[in-house]
Amino acid sequence: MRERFYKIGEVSEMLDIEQYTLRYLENSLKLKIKRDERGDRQYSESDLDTLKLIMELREKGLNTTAIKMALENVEQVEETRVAPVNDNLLTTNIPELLALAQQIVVQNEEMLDNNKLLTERINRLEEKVEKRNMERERKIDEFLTLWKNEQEGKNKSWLSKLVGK
Amino acid sequence: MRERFYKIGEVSEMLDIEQYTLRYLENSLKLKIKRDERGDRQYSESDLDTLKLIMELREKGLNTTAIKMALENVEQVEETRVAPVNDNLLTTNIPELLALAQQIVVQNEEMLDNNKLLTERINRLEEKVEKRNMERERKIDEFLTLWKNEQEGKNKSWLSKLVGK
DNA sequence: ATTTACCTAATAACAAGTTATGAAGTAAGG
DNA sequence: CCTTACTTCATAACTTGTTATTAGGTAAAT
Repeated sequence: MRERFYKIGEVSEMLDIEQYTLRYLENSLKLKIKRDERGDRQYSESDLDTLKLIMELREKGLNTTAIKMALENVEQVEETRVAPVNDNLLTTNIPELLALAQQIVVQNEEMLDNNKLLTERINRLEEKVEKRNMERERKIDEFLTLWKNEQEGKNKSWLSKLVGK
Repeated sequence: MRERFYKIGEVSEMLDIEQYTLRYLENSLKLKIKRDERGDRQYSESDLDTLKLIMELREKGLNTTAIKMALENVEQVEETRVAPVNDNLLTTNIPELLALAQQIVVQNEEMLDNNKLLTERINRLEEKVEKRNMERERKIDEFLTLWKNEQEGKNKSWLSKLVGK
């Protein structure tokens, strides 16, 4: 399964960050974003996570240089993930944990957003179903009532008049 | 042996920091500097160390908020006496790690609750739809029965005309 | 052939953090 | 009494980081 990449326009849409801001962050934070044959930026999922993290740290009021430091930590964590993990608790790096925790927070926020979306969808769905069922039932009931009346002999019900003859 | 304190003029001289800058740092970084009976600032040795550290971090380009974080770190580390103070001031942040962990727990609980609610709602929704369908089927059956009767007898009912032959 | 979406680079415009200055007040000491 | 060294508070002046705009250019799709 090939990794998916996003163009800067998509990223801008998804993360609600202006395109020039994305370019600015790339320069100021020295992010290395892939380019395709034509030179267009290709953002990977990992890049998206990084950007989310960056925005969070920004909201916290962290400086560009501070964010740079934090990112270095995250990179280290991901590098060491490849290597066999035989370190016990004593040798475990706190920065590693911190970076991981930050990632988890980002992921969780994403999940929370997802949850919210699901809730909205269910709301709409419930409303829809309710409305539709009511309507259908109403129509059938109406029809049946009229039909029954008709059956009982009333030839001149308003419906038959209305329908014509 | 009583601790020695320095007045702002002395500190300014020793560390080559303007007095107004010292006051500014106290405010922006929320340092708690002792005051004497008259309200004059009294800088302790520890305060001097802190100030030196602050200037270093500043030179590195760290933000006020980043420095604030770093300072909290130092405090915590000195309190817990767990680890020697290394140069990873920004990231060796046990309190922050704990705070993050708590945040994660809260988020996860929220998500779990939400998930449970969503599941219940979906269950109810499905049940409802099922029930409605049953009901509708019943009514249609009823209708069909009547329709059959109609077909077998009265050829000129308004319904048959309406439906079209 | 025109629109769309991307690129770079320069620069304007704005916001915020910081440095610096000044006014007005208090207490200690020569 | 006058100077010195503090205090607070307000504000001016400057610096910097960031946002936003513009111009000029390429490639692909309509």
